[in-house]
This record gives sequence, C-alpha cells and structure tokens, in this order.
Amino acid sequence: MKYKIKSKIWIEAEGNILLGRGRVSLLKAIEQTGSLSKAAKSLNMSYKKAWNLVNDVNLRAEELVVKTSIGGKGGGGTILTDYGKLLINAFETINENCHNFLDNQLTKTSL
Amino acid sequence: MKYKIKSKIWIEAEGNILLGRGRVSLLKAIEQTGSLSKAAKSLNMSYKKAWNLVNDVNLRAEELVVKTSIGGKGGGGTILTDYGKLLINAFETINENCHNFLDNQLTKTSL
DNA sequence: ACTCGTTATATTTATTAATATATAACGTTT
DNA sequence: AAACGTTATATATTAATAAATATAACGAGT
Repeated sequence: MKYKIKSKIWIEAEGNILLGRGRVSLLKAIEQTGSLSKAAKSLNMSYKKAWNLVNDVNLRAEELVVKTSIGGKGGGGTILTDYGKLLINAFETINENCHNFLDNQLTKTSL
Repeated sequence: MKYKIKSKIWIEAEGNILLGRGRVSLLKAIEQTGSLSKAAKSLNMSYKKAWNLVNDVNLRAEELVVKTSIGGKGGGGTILTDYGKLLINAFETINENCHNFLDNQLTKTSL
C-alpha cells in the first residue's frame, strides 16, 4: 500500500482559530528574533499578515501570548510570554503525537 | 480551559491528495443516489467540481473507486465499487479515532 | 429518428484570498 | 530636535480559487 495519511490540527477558542501550524512557526520566529518585523521577513511573510496573525492570537488566547513595545532602544520589539511558550510547546507535542497515531492507524487497515 | 482542538486528515497517493472529508461526502452521496449529478446537487456543488473530484480520486487510487456509465436507461449513472466502500470506511473510522485521540491529548495539557 | 437524463469538457465570470504599497505613531538615543 | 527601527493601520493591487454558463457525447427506450 502506497498511501500516506496527513493531518492538520489547530486549537480553537470559542469557535475562532487560535493556533495552527502557521501561527506557531511565526511565534517561534518571534521568539528567536525578538521582533515581529524580523520574524515576518524570515518567513517571507508580509509584516501586515504577521501583525494580523499575532494580534488575533493575543486577542483570543486566555492570557497574553506576546508582548510588544513601540519606540525606544532598537525601535521596539515583540517577545513571547511564558504562556506563549507553553502554548506552542503543547501544540507541537500534540501535533507529533497525532502524526504517529495516524500512521499507526493506517497500517491497521486492509488498504 | 475553554480551548478545543480540531483536525483535518486526508490520504495521499504519491504526494497527491486522494481522499479528504469533502471527497468522502461526495462519494457517499454517489452511493446513495447512484448518480454523480444528483450527488453534486444534493451537496450544492457544481457538477463540474464534483466530476473533477471523482475523476481525480479514480485516477490516483490503486483500484477504481467509482464506475460510470453514459447513456442508456436513465441516461447513465455512477456507482461506488467495493474498493471505494472500503476506502471511505477506513477514512471515517480513522477520522473519528483521531478526534477522540486529540480531545484526550488536549485534556492532558496544563492549558 | 427522436427523447431523455446522464456523463464529459471547455470557457467565462465572480468571488475570495493574498500581496504590495504607503503612511502614521512611538520612545529611546544621540 | 532630529534620527532610527520598530509597531500599528489603511488602502490598492494582484493572484488564486470557486462558481456559473454552455455545449457535446452517449445509448437504451419509445
């Protein structure tokens, strides 16, 4: 059998998407760069799109995921909160567990 | 914690999508109606889109998923093969198992 | 031969999503 | 007060996707 099984998972808060693969990789890039604009650039994403995503995450999460500062030394920046780190960690481990689970499920079929 | 975890799964054959949620519901509608055009109508889907999907499934699957006949009594029709039934059955059970698995995973987090 | 309801296919139009461009606001540093 | 790199926001443009429209082909039955 030459089939493969794929999946996408995401977390919702009150029916709205909170966190998916794309948002997680953006948050990780923010963690590494300390800047939203640099994170966007590193992912070849427009700043506007990145800002919209991060803003949406912050609005919908139970606690702040990211803290931003405007102006000042370096012009400002964006950092991940501890809660944000918790969130992306949970997402990534569940995601990997899901992949393993599905691969196992497929091998149990008679396809 | 008010978060929910959602997922989409699909089966690929050589890097191309073979079967996802939409295709499965189309195949099930074909099974019920015996007709591609009626199945499309019942899902408020254009015939063209439905035909493209079904054609793609048939091309990529290891065996025929659907058999079509043109003209004749009733104008023709489309029926699901035994292999097609096997395929949608596998998809649906794995999909449900996946949902349960993910719900369980989420409750194990400290979110 | 003609009708019927279906499959098969191409072309055009409309809608949606993504991208690009522009500008304002901010606050430390010099 | 001027400069810098950032966040914040709006608007316009382009690209991708979905939907609508039209037409041909088929073959059993009348």
